[in-house]
Amino acid sequence: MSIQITFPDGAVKQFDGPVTGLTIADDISSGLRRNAVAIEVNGEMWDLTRDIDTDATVSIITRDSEEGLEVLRHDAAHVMAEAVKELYPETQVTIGPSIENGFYYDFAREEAFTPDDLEAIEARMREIVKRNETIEREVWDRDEAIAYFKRLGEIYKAEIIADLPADETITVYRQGDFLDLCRGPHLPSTGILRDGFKLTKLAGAYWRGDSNNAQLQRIYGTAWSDKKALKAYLRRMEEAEKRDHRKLGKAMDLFHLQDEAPGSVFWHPKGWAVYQAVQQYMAAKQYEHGYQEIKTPQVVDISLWEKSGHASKFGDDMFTLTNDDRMYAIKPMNCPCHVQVFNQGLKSYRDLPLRLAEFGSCHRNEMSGSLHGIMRVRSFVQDDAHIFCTEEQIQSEVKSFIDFLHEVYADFGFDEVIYKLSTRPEQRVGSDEVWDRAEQALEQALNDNGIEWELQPGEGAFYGPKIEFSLKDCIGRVWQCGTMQVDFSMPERLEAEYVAEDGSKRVPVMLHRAILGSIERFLGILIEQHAGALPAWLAPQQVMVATIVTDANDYAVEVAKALRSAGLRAEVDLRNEKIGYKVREHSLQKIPAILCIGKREAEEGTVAVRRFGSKAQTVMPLEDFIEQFCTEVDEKQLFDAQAD
RNA sequence: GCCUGCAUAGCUCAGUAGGUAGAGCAACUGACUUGUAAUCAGUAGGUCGUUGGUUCGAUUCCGACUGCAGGCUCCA
Repeated sequence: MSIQITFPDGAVKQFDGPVTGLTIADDISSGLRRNAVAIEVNGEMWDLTRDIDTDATVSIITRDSEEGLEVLRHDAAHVMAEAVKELYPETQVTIGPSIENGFYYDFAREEAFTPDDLEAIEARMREIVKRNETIEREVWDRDEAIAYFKRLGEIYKAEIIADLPADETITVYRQGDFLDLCRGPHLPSTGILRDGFKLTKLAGAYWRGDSNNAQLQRIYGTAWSDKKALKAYLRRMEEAEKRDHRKLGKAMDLFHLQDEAPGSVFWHPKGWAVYQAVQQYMAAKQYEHGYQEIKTPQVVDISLWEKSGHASKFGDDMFTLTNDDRMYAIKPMNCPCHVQVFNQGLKSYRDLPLRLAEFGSCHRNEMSGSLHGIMRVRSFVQDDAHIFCTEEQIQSEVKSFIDFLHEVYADFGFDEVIYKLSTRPEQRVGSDEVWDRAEQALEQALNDNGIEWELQPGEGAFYGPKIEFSLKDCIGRVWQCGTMQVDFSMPERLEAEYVAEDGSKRVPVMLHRAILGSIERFLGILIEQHAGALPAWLAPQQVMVATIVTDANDYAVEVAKALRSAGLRAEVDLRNEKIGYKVREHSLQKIPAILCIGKREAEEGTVAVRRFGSKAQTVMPLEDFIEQFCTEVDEKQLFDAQAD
């Protein structure tokens, strides 16, 4: 029997009888065989050692490709599980997938793993790699598999098998004495994993991600095609840590957090300057896009939250206070208050869409474990707005919102945005036809903007579908910033209505939307994105005037005054220090422009300009500098060179 | 909230195998009048997160609490 193998480039080759990926790779080149980790057979990932016994289109997966790395990482997880079982036989294994940059495995064990254990496990992993154990795929009978794992005391594994769809083939991979349920594919042997892996951290994780279940111990690791790639990754992480907003926030004296106010930010003068710059920018942008800014109360009677449904839904997450036998809540969100503003006076269809915006200060009693710097806090300000409109207006409103959002993100220097569309959950309000229309409107708006987006079926809110807009931080964590949610429920609950063309009263649709999300979080991301070196229009201090000799003090003060009159955030440094010292300090503070003032400048009415990220100095008349720098600020220019 | 770890001077960190602690930078004082990433000398600065316990004695060992870090869960 002859087998016909088709390659990605269309080439075809005949083999006599069944053939394995290993043979095919070897047949092409020994280099390919060395780097092969799996084979794609008719679009399915297969082990290299599995016989291909029908004609097939194949593609060899190499260790440095995205798919190849996934195989390596998955194998690393298995090798780790084997190492753990050898060292701590009483441990139960559960699941261990490959993830971005690495892998993890969840273990059930009475005793907690220690950081020392991690080292021991890693050492044992290297041994297993050295042993180069053959990895074999076996197809098992379901009941037999369940019985086998139960016998071993691996109740979690047995549970997983029992829950697999009935038509799924149960495959088990064997390496040495270790057996694990797995769909595969895997490497032909453990030696192929080589040494590009490292265990990184220990964490708790709930069985099946549900906090009602038992808590397991998760060990995270990272794995790469070789040691060099691993080192490069570790170095990247180190670099990323340097731009952590918490570190930079302290080093640049932007803000602080302290025990007495967990999850609430103390903004320092410089941090507040950036905060203000961002907020004022947004205010102007919103006005330009047809929004009207409002301000609503911080403390509102609990009855409104009961009516809106937040009291039951948010519950413990709300801060409440009681005064004169009356119970209030500090607002966790702004929407019900915005409806109150809408409800004042009679609204006509002619008033729609009505866009109400607020820099709403919200408080949520988040679980202590979820707080993170200024990115995840208990007290934050949303660039919140609610658009009251008709169903027909949803699509155009969403489309123009996306355009608005892109303008804003681009001004801040973000070009990579992650889009997710969340559709109807099982529990919901509103008819299917209304959901159909709303989901289509969102989808259409995304497509109209030529956006690649991800669908999250069933992830929508009970009151309507939504789009989430996320940005990545410096170590690749994704933070949701923007949001666009359709709401069919709240306007009705809170009795919002307008008079339609035919004189009847109708309930408007409400769109909840934010671009920055929370100003606190956005600033955190912004600081990391720019490694603290904020572009001129956002920098807390835009210009520093530094004197070289005390004789230049009067002129320096004059220069600073002129800069401030031009609307710039300028400070003057008259300290009795050498200019080298001043330049160093202000460069570390990442101030966009340092103006050095000596005797010459004072006499000539010039300034010696030193821009951040450059060692060059340019002497120019003060007026020229002001004009040039103001243009840069007005145009919101971003730095060309990304400074470290 | 749960799991693991951490908490020492304003900052970054060292240290004490249980006998109340040290460096660099910053601060303060003085000298120096300086030309583009650290001028020199001196001074001062700490209930070693809070709180119980063990001990003759705890910053160090054990427990609780608070906060922080990384995860889980949740989410702007």
